[in-house]
Amino acid sequence: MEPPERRCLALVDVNNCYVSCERLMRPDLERTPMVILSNNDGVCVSRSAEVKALGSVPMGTPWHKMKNLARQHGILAMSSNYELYGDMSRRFHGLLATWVPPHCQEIYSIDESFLDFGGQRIDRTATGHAIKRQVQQWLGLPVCVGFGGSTKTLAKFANHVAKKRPEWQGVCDLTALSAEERLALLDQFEAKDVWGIGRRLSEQLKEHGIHTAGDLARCDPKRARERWGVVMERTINELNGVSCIAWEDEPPTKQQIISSRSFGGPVYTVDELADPVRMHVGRAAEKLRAQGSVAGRLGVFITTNAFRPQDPQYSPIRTIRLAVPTDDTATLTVWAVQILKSIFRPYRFVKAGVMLDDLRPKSVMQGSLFDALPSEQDMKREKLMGVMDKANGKWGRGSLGIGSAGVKGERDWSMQRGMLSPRYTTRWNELREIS
DNA sequence: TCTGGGGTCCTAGGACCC
DNA sequence: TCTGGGGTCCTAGGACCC
Repeated sequence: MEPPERRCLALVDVNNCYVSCERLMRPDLERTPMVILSNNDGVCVSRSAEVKALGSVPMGTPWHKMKNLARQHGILAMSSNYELYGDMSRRFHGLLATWVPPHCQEIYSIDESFLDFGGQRIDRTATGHAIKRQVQQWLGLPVCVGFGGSTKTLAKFANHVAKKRPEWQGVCDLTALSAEERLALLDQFEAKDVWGIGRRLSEQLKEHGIHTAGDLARCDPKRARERWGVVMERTINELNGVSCIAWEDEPPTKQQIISSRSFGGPVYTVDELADPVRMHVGRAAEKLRAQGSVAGRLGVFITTNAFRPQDPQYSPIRTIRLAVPTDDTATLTVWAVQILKSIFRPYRFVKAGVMLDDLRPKSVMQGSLFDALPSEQDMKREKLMGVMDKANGKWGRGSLGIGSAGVKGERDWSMQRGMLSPRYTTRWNELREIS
């Protein structure tokens, strides 16, 4: 085995991604305090700098709880427009790909990529600014760049510094610092600012006198493992430049596929629940086929509203093992409806979902001895699935489905998106007009 | 009245087998 | 009366991330 090449990892991400995407199409909103809401206009998932500056609207704030504040400060709320964000995301990651050799980009999320500049002789700070400038000029999106050196956790931290400290002007190169300087910088941030340290862990760390990211970096990883487990050990090592989190330039095939969504309004009957369950089976199976897998297990869940403690609560989930793993929407739909009927009781439901588990590559699927060869019916279904996936890709999700799964139109369970912007970049008839 | 959706990894405990 | 121990598989739940 050859020793791994030395890495120099950077993390590039879009500032206030969804808000920035909306402003692209509405430059007049550049200084308007605004938030983007989740599905069903439920909670706040992206905030503009003006809203963050208020300090009273944390990520995930329910929209109905901030309406007064919004009126008071003139905060504009918009429904999320994932077609727009997905399209801008593709352009963003595509542009970043041109900065590094093949296999040196890892797309980490809709608005973040790790780039590996190891082996390239570059002026990092200058390169960071050049990337920032180019993404701004070509796509109109503001980004920050953090160079962390050998580990992803340090790249994440560098990016965090670039975002939070204006004096770095959006680009932070930790590799230019000595070990002491780096620790001093880590000491200026809380442990919970470190990637992988959430609310619970940071509380526990505080009880042990570990307050800053620097405190955490100075912990003994072995002892931390005894107390908190292997994840904490890795985080501490990564903060000290010891790489423990693998590089994954190819998206790994998913081990689980979930499709679920809250309803626009409450649903009471099994017939009403069957519609969204069929739709979720369709969506999940489509994702399954897209990655060339079959599922060995299928689960269905329905939930009542946990935010109404005065209501009787009932949120069952049932999973079954499929005798023959499959990617066939019709087969999965039949089973899913069976499961739904078996768990249904009369309650006030607000959400339903479907889960595909125990995924494996279709190519190596082992049928039972006697159906090793696909039957004529199997072949017909394959063809039908292909036609369905193409149609849904072309005309939009839900154009074609099983039973009434895909019927568009307003139902109690359909999503609320009262403040949706047009699909400027992916629909000709919704293009932005310039007058 | 109104509180997102989709993932990952790890751990603990029970069932079962030899 | 004594009542093993290792391995595997499965499930549930906790914690984190965007």
